[in-house]
Amino acid sequence: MDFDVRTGTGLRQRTVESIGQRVIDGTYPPGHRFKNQDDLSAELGVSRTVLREALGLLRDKGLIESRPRAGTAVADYRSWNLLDSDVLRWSIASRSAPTTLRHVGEVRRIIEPEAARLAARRRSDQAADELVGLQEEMAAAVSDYPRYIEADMAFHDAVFQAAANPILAQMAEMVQVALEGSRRLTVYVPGGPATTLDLHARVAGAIKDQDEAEAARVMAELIDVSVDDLLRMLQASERDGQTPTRTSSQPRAAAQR
Amino acid sequence: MDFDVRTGTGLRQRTVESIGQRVIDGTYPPGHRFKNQDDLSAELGVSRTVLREALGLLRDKGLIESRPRAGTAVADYRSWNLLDSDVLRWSIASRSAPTTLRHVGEVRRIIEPEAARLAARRRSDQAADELVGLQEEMAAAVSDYPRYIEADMAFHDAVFQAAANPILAQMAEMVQVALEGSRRLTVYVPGGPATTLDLHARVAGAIKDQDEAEAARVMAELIDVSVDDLLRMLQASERDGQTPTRTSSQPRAAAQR
DNA sequence: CAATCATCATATCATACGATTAGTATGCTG
DNA sequence: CAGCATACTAATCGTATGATATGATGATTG
Repeated sequence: MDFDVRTGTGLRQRTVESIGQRVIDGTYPPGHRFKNQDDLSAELGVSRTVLREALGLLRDKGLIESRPRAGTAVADYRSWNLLDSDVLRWSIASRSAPTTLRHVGEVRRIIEPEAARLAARRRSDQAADELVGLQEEMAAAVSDYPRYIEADMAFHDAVFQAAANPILAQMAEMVQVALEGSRRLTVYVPGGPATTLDLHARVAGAIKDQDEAEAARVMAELIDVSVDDLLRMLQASERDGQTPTRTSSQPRAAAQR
Repeated sequence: MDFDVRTGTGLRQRTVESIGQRVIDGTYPPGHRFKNQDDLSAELGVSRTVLREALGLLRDKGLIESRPRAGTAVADYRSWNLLDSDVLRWSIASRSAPTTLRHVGEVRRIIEPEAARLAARRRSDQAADELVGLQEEMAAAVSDYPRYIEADMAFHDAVFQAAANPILAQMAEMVQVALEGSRRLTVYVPGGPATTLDLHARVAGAIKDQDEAEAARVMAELIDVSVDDLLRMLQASERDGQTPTRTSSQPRAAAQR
């Protein structure tokens, strides 16, 4: 009578998605007590086995807590593991996307310039070439939004990888999720990304030249511009009241081509 | 004939620990194929249900992959989710602890000064007082290593919380795990921590005074000193060849008591 | 008021069946 | 005969279900 997750691939994963989304978007607010596993699995149309494995994952992500007799309840917001890719993705897909993306932007502003600095210090020749190539790919794909974003994601990922710190590198995933989520939330503005193309090129160049200070400085500027742009686009989307589709849109003030 | 996890609290969690540890420490190297779930559950002495729930968690942490017919295998190192608290803890408990702690130190050096800067900008009066109080607790506990570390952990956590960015705040957990792990790996040197006590006090003061630049500057120095100290202690432990116990030890060059 | 116990929900177990795919066998083709 | 595409099979994970064990909560009772 509520919803049904029997579609797509991977019953457990879909159950995790189904419940996780609803926790994040507030359908099940912190403190909410789920019905017992027998009833809940029946409602979801999955077996207890699947439900239990899903709940186990959600608990590991800090979204829920469960104890015998007490049942399963949505955990306090502070225990949510916002670094988890799924949790972050759900958060960016929820109503709180602007806030979440602002927080991610703040973290990116802290991390990525220093990642670029380390990359400039430690990059292999191969990594330097890859960065230059990815920037060129971005330039080539400037009129193909999904492909552009994909190259953008790959570029930032490559910077993290070049920094040669595996823990730092894991944070690339957070950036990936944020960029992918941003793409889904915003409409494409032809020529819009052009402003950051040059900055990307300068980051790649600084890393190739092993100019640590320059790499950090330009990456900081790049993040500033990107996050500002994103938040502006989100505001615009909210004004229009439209949930943006992936279609193109009216070009505004054409930037510098 | 191998091992048995039937002791302690929470069979699934213990199964996760048992397998996760062994993956991280290389007992099961990347590419290793586990036997099928029937045999593996029998070997572990748990039901297949429990084993499957444990494997599900480990897969979510990026440690393993499993597909029908192909079985379950240890995933490539690059897909390990090093930001996961469990994975990080296992890594610090493994032979690669020095490397891991060096990487964590590098990330802390990037993040914590900026967290302190944000904390200075946004701290509530209550948070400022808490920080000062925690520093005093550290000073009072300087001769009680576990209590000292606990206060240290609480101090750094409070800085993250005061920074008022929930995603950044999640990274406090990484610091907690690193500090707790460090405590287990090092022997206590009376008076050793004294050098950083003053730095902690100055960080708390700068945040209280809302002096952003000073907070960031001193926190950077604090991390530098702490990480250097830690790595030196680890080297010393390795030289001694002893797995350090939590007992006290021979005081070396008594610091500035 | 404290100790005890009934109850309920999760935790664990055992078993059966279904879905998927790696690996092998087979047959076709150049 | 070698090479490659294809079909098949069986091993393994995936899912489902009923039963039992364990632990926590709150009511009951002396």
